[in-house]
Amino acid sequence: MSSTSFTDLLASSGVDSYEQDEDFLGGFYPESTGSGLPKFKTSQPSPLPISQPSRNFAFSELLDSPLLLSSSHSLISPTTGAFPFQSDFPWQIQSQPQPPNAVSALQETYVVQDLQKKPVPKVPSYMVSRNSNDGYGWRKYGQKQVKKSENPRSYFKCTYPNCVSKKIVETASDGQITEIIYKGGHNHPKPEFTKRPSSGSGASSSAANARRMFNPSSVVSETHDQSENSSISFDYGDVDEEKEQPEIKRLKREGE
DNA sequence: AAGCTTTGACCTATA
DNA sequence: TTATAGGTCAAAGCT
Repeated sequence: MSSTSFTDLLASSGVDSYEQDEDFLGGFYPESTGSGLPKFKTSQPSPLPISQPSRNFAFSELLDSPLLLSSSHSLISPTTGAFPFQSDFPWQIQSQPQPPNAVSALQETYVVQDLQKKPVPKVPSYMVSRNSNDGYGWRKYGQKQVKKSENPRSYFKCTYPNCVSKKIVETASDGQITEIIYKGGHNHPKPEFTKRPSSGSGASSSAANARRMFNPSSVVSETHDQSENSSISFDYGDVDEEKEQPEIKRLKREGE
Protein backbone atom coordinates (compact mmCIF):
# COMPACT_ATOMS: atom_id res chain seq x y z
CA MET A 1 0.00 0.00 0.00
CA SER A 2 2.73 2.24 -0.84
CA SER A 3 1.21 5.07 -2.71
CA THR A 4 -2.30 3.94 -2.98
CA SER A 5 -4.03 6.11 -0.53
CA PHE A 6 -7.67 6.19 0.11
CA THR A 7 -7.85 9.37 -1.76
CA ASP A 8 -6.19 7.81 -4.69
CA LEU A 9 -8.61 5.04 -4.65
CA LEU A 10 -11.43 7.42 -4.63
CA ALA A 11 -9.94 9.46 -7.32
CA SER A 12 -9.29 6.59 -9.54
CA SER A 13 -12.43 4.71 -9.02
CA GLY A 14 -15.32 7.00 -9.12
CA VAL A 15 -14.32 9.76 -6.89
CA ASP A 16 -16.03 11.95 -9.27
CA SER A 17 -19.36 10.76 -8.25
CA TYR A 18 -18.07 10.50 -4.81
CA GLU A 19 -17.37 14.11 -4.59
CA GLN A 20 -20.48 15.12 -6.26
CA ASP A 21 -22.59 14.43 -3.33
CA GLU A 22 -21.06 16.81 -1.06
CA ASP A 23 -20.74 19.34 -3.71
CA PHE A 24 -24.29 19.03 -4.45
CA LEU A 25 -25.13 19.28 -0.89
CA GLY A 26 -22.98 22.16 -0.31
CA GLY A 27 -24.09 23.93 -3.35
CA PHE A 28 -27.58 22.94 -2.97
CA TYR A 29 -28.67 24.97 -0.09
CA PRO A 30 -27.49 28.35 -0.77
CA GLU A 31 -27.47 30.78 1.95
CA SER A 32 -30.44 32.55 0.73
CA THR A 33 -30.70 34.24 4.02
CA GLY A 34 -30.55 37.88 3.75
CA SER A 35 -30.36 38.38 7.41
CA GLY A 36 -27.33 36.59 8.56
CA LEU A 37 -26.72 32.98 9.16
CA PRO A 38 -29.58 30.63 9.06
CA LYS A 39 -30.82 29.15 12.20
CA PHE A 40 -29.60 25.66 11.84
CA LYS A 41 -31.50 22.99 13.50
CA THR A 42 -30.04 19.94 14.96
CA SER A 43 -30.40 17.07 12.62
CA GLN A 44 -30.45 14.26 14.99
CA PRO A 45 -31.67 11.31 13.10
CA SER A 46 -34.67 9.85 14.66
CA PRO A 47 -34.68 6.20 13.82
CA LEU A 48 -37.48 6.29 11.45
CA PRO A 49 -37.27 4.61 8.21
CA ILE A 50 -37.52 7.29 5.80
CA SER A 51 -40.04 8.30 3.56
CA GLN A 52 -39.17 10.76 1.01
CA PRO A 53 -41.32 13.70 0.35
CA SER A 54 -42.26 14.10 -3.22
CA ARG A 55 -40.41 17.33 -3.48
CA ASN A 56 -37.24 15.56 -2.85
CA PHE A 57 -37.76 13.53 -5.87
CA ALA A 58 -38.38 16.63 -7.73
CA PHE A 59 -35.16 18.25 -6.99
CA SER A 60 -33.23 15.12 -7.06
CA GLU A 61 -34.27 14.72 -10.60
CA LEU A 62 -33.20 18.16 -11.26
CA LEU A 63 -29.90 17.33 -9.92
CA ASP A 64 -29.77 14.35 -12.06
CA SER A 65 -29.17 12.28 -9.02
CA PRO A 66 -31.81 9.70 -8.52
CA LEU A 67 -29.66 7.82 -6.15
CA LEU A 68 -30.57 10.10 -3.35
CA LEU A 69 -34.10 8.99 -3.29
CA SER A 70 -34.79 6.10 -5.43
CA SER A 71 -33.58 3.51 -3.03
CA SER A 72 -31.15 3.00 -0.30
CA HIS A 73 -28.96 1.01 -2.54
CA SER A 74 -29.00 3.11 -5.57
CA LEU A 75 -28.27 5.87 -3.22
CA ILE A 76 -24.76 4.74 -2.84
CA SER A 77 -24.35 3.04 -6.06
CA PRO A 78 -21.94 5.60 -7.44
CA THR A 79 -19.61 5.06 -4.62
CA THR A 80 -20.20 1.44 -4.64
CA GLY A 81 -18.11 1.26 -7.65
CA ALA A 82 -15.26 2.49 -5.60
CA PHE A 83 -16.14 0.57 -2.54
CA PRO A 84 -17.43 -2.87 -3.18
CA PHE A 85 -18.03 -3.40 0.44
CA GLN A 86 -20.63 -0.82 0.20
CA SER A 87 -22.83 -2.79 -2.02
CA ASP A 88 -24.52 -4.29 0.92
CA PHE A 89 -24.87 -1.10 2.79
CA PRO A 90 -28.41 -0.89 3.89
CA TRP A 91 -28.40 2.82 4.14
CA GLN A 92 -31.50 4.74 4.36
CA ILE A 93 -32.02 8.30 3.71
CA GLN A 94 -34.10 9.76 6.36
CA SER A 95 -36.01 12.68 5.36
CA GLN A 96 -37.48 14.46 8.26
CA PRO A 97 -39.95 16.88 6.93
CA GLN A 98 -41.36 19.27 9.39
CA PRO A 99 -45.02 19.96 9.76
CA PRO A 100 -46.61 21.21 6.61
CA ASN A 101 -45.80 24.80 6.81
CA ALA A 102 -43.78 27.02 4.62
CA VAL A 103 -40.84 27.00 6.92
CA SER A 104 -40.63 23.31 7.25
CA ALA A 105 -39.40 22.92 3.77
CA LEU A 106 -36.57 25.19 4.57
CA GLN A 107 -35.49 23.23 7.52
CA GLU A 108 -35.75 19.81 6.20
CA THR A 109 -33.03 17.53 7.28
CA TYR A 110 -31.64 14.68 5.35
CA VAL A 111 -29.98 11.88 7.06
CA VAL A 112 -28.19 9.04 5.55
CA GLN A 113 -27.83 6.42 8.10
CA ASP A 114 -26.18 3.13 8.18
CA LEU A 115 -28.74 0.84 9.65
CA GLN A 116 -26.69 -2.14 10.36
CA LYS A 117 -23.26 -2.92 11.49
CA LYS A 118 -21.05 -4.74 9.15
CA PRO A 119 -17.42 -5.66 8.75
CA VAL A 120 -16.46 -2.90 6.45
CA PRO A 121 -13.00 -1.68 5.67
CA LYS A 122 -12.76 1.26 7.88
CA VAL A 123 -11.23 4.44 6.70
CA PRO A 124 -9.49 6.62 9.21
CA SER A 125 -11.33 9.82 9.77
CA TYR A 126 -8.39 11.92 8.89
CA MET A 127 -8.60 10.73 5.38
CA VAL A 128 -12.01 12.13 5.07
CA SER A 129 -12.15 15.09 7.30
CA ARG A 130 -9.24 16.84 5.77
CA ASN A 131 -11.03 18.05 2.76
CA SER A 132 -13.95 15.76 2.77
CA ASN A 133 -13.09 14.79 -0.73
CA ASP A 134 -15.66 17.20 -1.85
CA GLY A 135 -13.36 19.54 -3.60
CA TYR A 136 -14.07 22.34 -1.23
CA GLY A 137 -11.67 23.61 1.28
CA TRP A 138 -12.58 23.09 4.88
CA ARG A 139 -10.91 24.55 7.86
CA LYS A 140 -11.46 23.13 11.27
CA TYR A 141 -12.41 25.79 13.75
CA GLY A 142 -13.34 23.77 16.73
CA GLN A 143 -13.91 20.47 18.37
CA LYS A 144 -16.25 19.60 21.13
CA GLN A 145 -17.37 16.65 23.11
CA VAL A 146 -21.10 16.76 23.13
CA LYS A 147 -23.33 14.98 25.53
CA LYS A 148 -25.76 13.62 23.04
CA SER A 149 -22.99 11.64 21.57
CA GLU A 150 -20.05 9.96 23.11
CA ASN A 151 -18.00 10.93 20.14
CA PRO A 152 -16.37 14.31 19.76
CA ARG A 153 -17.55 16.66 17.06
CA SER A 154 -15.28 18.57 14.81
CA TYR A 155 -16.49 21.82 13.33
CA PHE A 156 -15.43 22.87 9.86
CA LYS A 157 -15.95 25.98 7.83
CA CYS A 158 -15.58 26.39 4.14
CA THR A 159 -12.42 28.31 3.46
CA TYR A 160 -13.83 30.06 0.47
CA PRO A 161 -14.20 33.79 1.10
CA ASN A 162 -17.69 34.79 2.11
CA CYS A 163 -18.84 31.22 2.06
CA VAL A 164 -20.73 30.35 5.21
CA SER A 165 -20.98 26.67 4.55
CA LYS A 166 -20.12 24.56 7.53
CA LYS A 167 -20.06 20.98 8.44
CA ILE A 168 -19.87 19.04 11.64
CA VAL A 169 -18.11 15.75 11.70
CA GLU A 170 -18.61 13.38 14.53
CA THR A 171 -15.81 10.93 14.92
CA ALA A 172 -15.71 7.83 17.01
CA SER A 173 -12.83 7.05 19.28
CA ASP A 174 -11.40 4.64 16.78
CA GLY A 175 -11.33 7.28 14.14
CA GLN A 176 -14.47 6.34 12.35
CA ILE A 177 -16.75 9.08 11.28
CA THR A 178 -20.13 8.43 12.73
CA GLU A 179 -21.97 11.43 11.51
CA ILE A 180 -21.59 14.36 9.25
CA ILE A 181 -23.87 17.32 9.33
CA TYR A 182 -23.83 19.99 6.70
CA LYS A 183 -25.00 23.44 7.43
CA GLY A 184 -25.63 26.14 4.97
CA GLY A 185 -24.61 25.95 1.41
CA HIS A 186 -21.69 27.00 -0.68
CA ASN A 187 -22.29 30.24 -2.45
CA HIS A 188 -19.54 29.56 -4.88
CA PRO A 189 -18.53 26.93 -7.37
CA LYS A 190 -16.12 24.29 -6.40
CA PRO A 191 -12.55 25.50 -6.53
CA GLU A 192 -10.65 24.47 -9.59
CA PHE A 193 -7.87 23.13 -7.52
CA THR A 194 -8.16 21.01 -4.53
CA LYS A 195 -5.54 20.02 -2.06
CA ARG A 196 -5.71 16.44 -2.88
CA PRO A 197 -2.64 14.88 -4.41
CA SER A 198 -4.14 14.99 -7.79
CA SER A 199 -2.34 12.43 -9.74
CA GLY A 200 -4.52 13.51 -12.51
CA SER A 201 -7.48 12.46 -10.55
CA GLY A 202 -8.42 15.25 -8.26
CA ALA A 203 -8.39 17.79 -10.99
CA SER A 204 -11.66 18.35 -12.64
CA SER A 205 -13.02 20.54 -15.30
CA SER A 206 -15.08 23.51 -14.41
CA ALA A 207 -17.93 21.92 -16.24
CA ALA A 208 -17.64 18.90 -14.10
CA ASN A 209 -17.50 21.09 -11.09
CA ALA A 210 -20.64 22.83 -11.99
CA ARG A 211 -22.38 19.59 -12.46
CA ARG A 212 -21.15 18.16 -9.24
CA MET A 213 -22.67 20.91 -7.33
CA PHE A 214 -25.97 19.30 -7.93
CA ASN A 215 -25.13 15.77 -7.29
CA PRO A 216 -26.08 14.26 -3.98
CA SER A 217 -24.08 11.15 -4.16
CA SER A 218 -21.46 12.33 -1.75
CA VAL A 219 -23.95 12.07 0.98
CA VAL A 220 -23.01 8.53 1.12
CA SER A 221 -19.54 8.84 0.03
CA GLU A 222 -18.48 10.08 3.34
CA THR A 223 -20.49 7.67 5.23
CA HIS A 224 -19.17 4.60 3.74
CA ASP A 225 -16.15 4.98 5.85
CA GLN A 226 -18.16 4.42 8.83
CA SER A 227 -19.51 1.13 9.71
CA GLU A 228 -21.44 1.90 12.77
CA ASN A 229 -24.28 4.24 13.44
CA SER A 230 -22.97 6.41 10.78
CA SER A 231 -25.16 9.06 9.46
CA ILE A 232 -24.97 12.22 7.53
CA SER A 233 -27.34 15.02 8.00
CA PHE A 234 -27.97 17.99 5.88
CA ASP A 235 -29.45 20.99 7.41
CA TYR A 236 -30.69 23.52 5.06
CA GLY A 237 -31.56 26.46 7.04
CA ASP A 238 -32.60 28.30 3.98
CA VAL A 239 -33.65 26.11 1.24
CA ASP A 240 -36.47 27.63 -0.63
CA GLU A 241 -37.63 27.95 -4.14
CA GLU A 242 -34.14 28.60 -5.14
CA LYS A 243 -33.49 25.04 -4.36
CA GLU A 244 -33.99 24.39 -7.97
CA GLN A 245 -30.72 25.79 -9.09
CA PRO A 246 -29.40 28.07 -6.48
CA GLU A 247 -25.88 27.87 -7.60
CA ILE A 248 -26.64 28.98 -11.05
CA LYS A 249 -28.62 31.87 -9.80
CA ARG A 250 -25.93 32.86 -7.47
CA LEU A 251 -23.31 32.62 -10.05
CA LYS A 252 -25.36 34.81 -12.19
CA ARG A 253 -25.64 37.37 -9.53
CA GLU A 254 -21.99 37.30 -8.89
CA GLY A 255 -21.32 37.79 -12.49
CA GLU A 256 -23.48 40.80 -12.65
C1' DA B 1 5.37 32.56 5.44
C1' DA B 2 0.90 30.99 5.01
C1' DG B 3 -2.56 28.11 6.17
C1' DC B 4 -4.38 24.64 9.19
C1' DT B 5 -5.12 22.20 13.62
C1' DT B 6 -5.51 22.16 18.43
C1' DT B 7 -7.59 23.54 22.54
C1' DG B 8 -9.49 26.17 26.33
C1' DA B 9 -12.48 29.93 27.02
C1' DC B 10 -16.37 32.43 25.84
C1' DC B 11 -21.07 33.15 23.98
C1' DT B 12 -25.74 31.77 23.01
C1' DA B 13 -29.73 28.90 23.08
C1' DT B 14 -32.69 25.91 25.49
C1' DA B 15 -34.84 23.43 29.32
C1' DT C 1 -33.37 32.82 36.50
C1' DT C 2 -30.07 29.47 36.41
C1' DA C 3 -27.72 25.42 34.69
C1' DT C 4 -26.32 22.83 30.94
C1' DA C 5 -25.11 21.83 26.28
C1' DG C 6 -23.79 23.16 21.85
C1' DG C 7 -21.32 26.17 18.90
C1' DT C 8 -17.70 29.60 17.96
C1' DC C 9 -13.56 32.33 18.82
C1' DA C 10 -8.89 33.07 18.87
C1' DA C 11 -4.14 32.35 20.46
C1' DA C 12 -0.47 29.14 20.00
C1' DG C 13 1.78 25.57 17.76
C1' DC C 14 2.52 22.70 13.73
C1' DT C 15 3.14 21.40 8.86
